[in-house]
Amino acid sequence: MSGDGTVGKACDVLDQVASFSHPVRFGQLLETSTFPKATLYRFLQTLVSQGMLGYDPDRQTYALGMRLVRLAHAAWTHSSLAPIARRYLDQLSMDVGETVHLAQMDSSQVLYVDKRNAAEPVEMYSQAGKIGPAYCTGVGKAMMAYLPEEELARVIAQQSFHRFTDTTLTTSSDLRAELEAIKKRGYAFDREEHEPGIICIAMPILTDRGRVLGALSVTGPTMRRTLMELEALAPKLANVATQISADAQAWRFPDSKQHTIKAG
Amino acid sequence: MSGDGTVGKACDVLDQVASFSHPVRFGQLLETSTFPKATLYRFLQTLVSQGMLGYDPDRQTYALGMRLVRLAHAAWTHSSLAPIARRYLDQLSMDVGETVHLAQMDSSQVLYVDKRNAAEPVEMYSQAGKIGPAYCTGVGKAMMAYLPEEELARVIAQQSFHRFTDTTLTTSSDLRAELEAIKKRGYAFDREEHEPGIICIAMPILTDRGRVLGALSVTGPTMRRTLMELEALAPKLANVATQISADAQAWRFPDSKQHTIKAG
DNA sequence: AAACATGGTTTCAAATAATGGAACTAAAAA
DNA sequence: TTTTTAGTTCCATTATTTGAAACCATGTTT
Repeated sequence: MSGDGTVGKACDVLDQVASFSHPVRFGQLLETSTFPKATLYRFLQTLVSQGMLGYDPDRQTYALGMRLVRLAHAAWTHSSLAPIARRYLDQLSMDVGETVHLAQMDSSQVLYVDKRNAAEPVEMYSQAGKIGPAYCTGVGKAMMAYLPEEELARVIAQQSFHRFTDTTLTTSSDLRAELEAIKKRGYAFDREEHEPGIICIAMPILTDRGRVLGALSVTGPTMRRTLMELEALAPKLANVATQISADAQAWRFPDSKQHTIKAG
Repeated sequence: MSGDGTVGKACDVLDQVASFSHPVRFGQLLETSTFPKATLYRFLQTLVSQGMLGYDPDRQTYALGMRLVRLAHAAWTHSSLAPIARRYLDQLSMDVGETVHLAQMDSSQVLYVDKRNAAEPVEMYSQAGKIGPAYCTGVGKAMMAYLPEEELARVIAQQSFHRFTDTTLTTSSDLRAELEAIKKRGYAFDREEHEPGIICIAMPILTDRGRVLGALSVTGPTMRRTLMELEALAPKLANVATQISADAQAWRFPDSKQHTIKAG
């Protein structure tokens, strides 16, 4: 995969364990691993000892560790947009009565960091942390449209371009054209590109300098909503995005720059 | 701190970043770090490149990365007790009308993996992933009581024994005595040891072989509940704990192609 | 403008840790 | 029992990490 030295390899092992949807035995990992037996074994030992993995001695299985949950809690609390955006999402979902998503980029995928579901008041933790493809979701395209070229190239190269529906964009040139259109328009649509019957409008969340922070979207079923109806929400979404961005940029250093005492 | 090689050190850096409650600059990390400048710098580079940390180029700050959230989602979904225990917790919280916690051990601390709040129906993700001390919480003591001696010694050695209230246990011998009592009784109390006015009853969740999986608790304010009232819930809690344990042990290999002769 | 900080980044030989083939052990199957 | 499979340990070789010091870029003082 990536490969920055030992740490990168250890991260690969974590991903590999995560790729199974249940606790795994050493042998199963070995089968799919590029590492030789002893090396993989040592990584597992280390990661277990660090709490990044858990080990069930009864069943001799490895699983992702609770230390990750702890770290992720911190990550979510003070480095995702979720806590900042919270009240705005509440408001927005009340207003529009449809599902609202808040997403950020995670390498080349979309990571949903928060969500408001129309039906149930608030859903489970399991929602935050879910990932999705970038090239065929509203939030994904909204964010990609504003990435600097260098990064965009990297991201596009990582897309699978799997055809989910007959409107899915399946080539990088189609996607690039779409991103241009999005940049002109200021926001993105999902025209049933990921799931049939599901459309959405997505608004990027940008810093003053135009850097991508995340995106938010309103999703609806085609049965209940048209693309035009969703587009009518654009000004409202833009407004929310601006507010979130402003808060995010103000939020950072409540303790103004205190001068450090020099000790030499 | 810990120190299994390079990976351990990288994990330390993650913890260090997490220890700040906002994005941090290189200099601030360096001040509190044991690593020399260049070493710390390289770790940060690597971790950012891996998505375990995020870097804000505008403000030149580091924060925990979204990859952690993604991994934690997987961890929570298929290696914590939370998805298994979900419906039982729902039921239990309806029954008793007080706050219910589900916790597991994370190194020497208590990690709350799920929660039902009496007031609000379901709370946010931000609740799952919170940590607490082991020596002065009901769930912490319930789990410790059933740890094998070797591990228990390690865990006890890590406790701070900070006095939060005048009932807090502040020595390891007091704690050990309490753990003995818990083992006899089968469940634990928190007698306002962590917060004044807050009491709880906690039940360990054990495998058939007696290994600790986690613990669950019912918490109440002394204004509204007495310890006796909570103790009356013990049979109900024991029952829930047994069910969760059974599910957890059955759950594991739905797809086991290897036909095992003996269960476990 | 020049000199000086401050905060961040790069270099490179020495020190250290990771590597992985092979040998080993435990437990299950024949 | 013997054989097979799965997991664990060893250790000489190899590759990576280390960190003092030099460097650079930006902002601040004289």
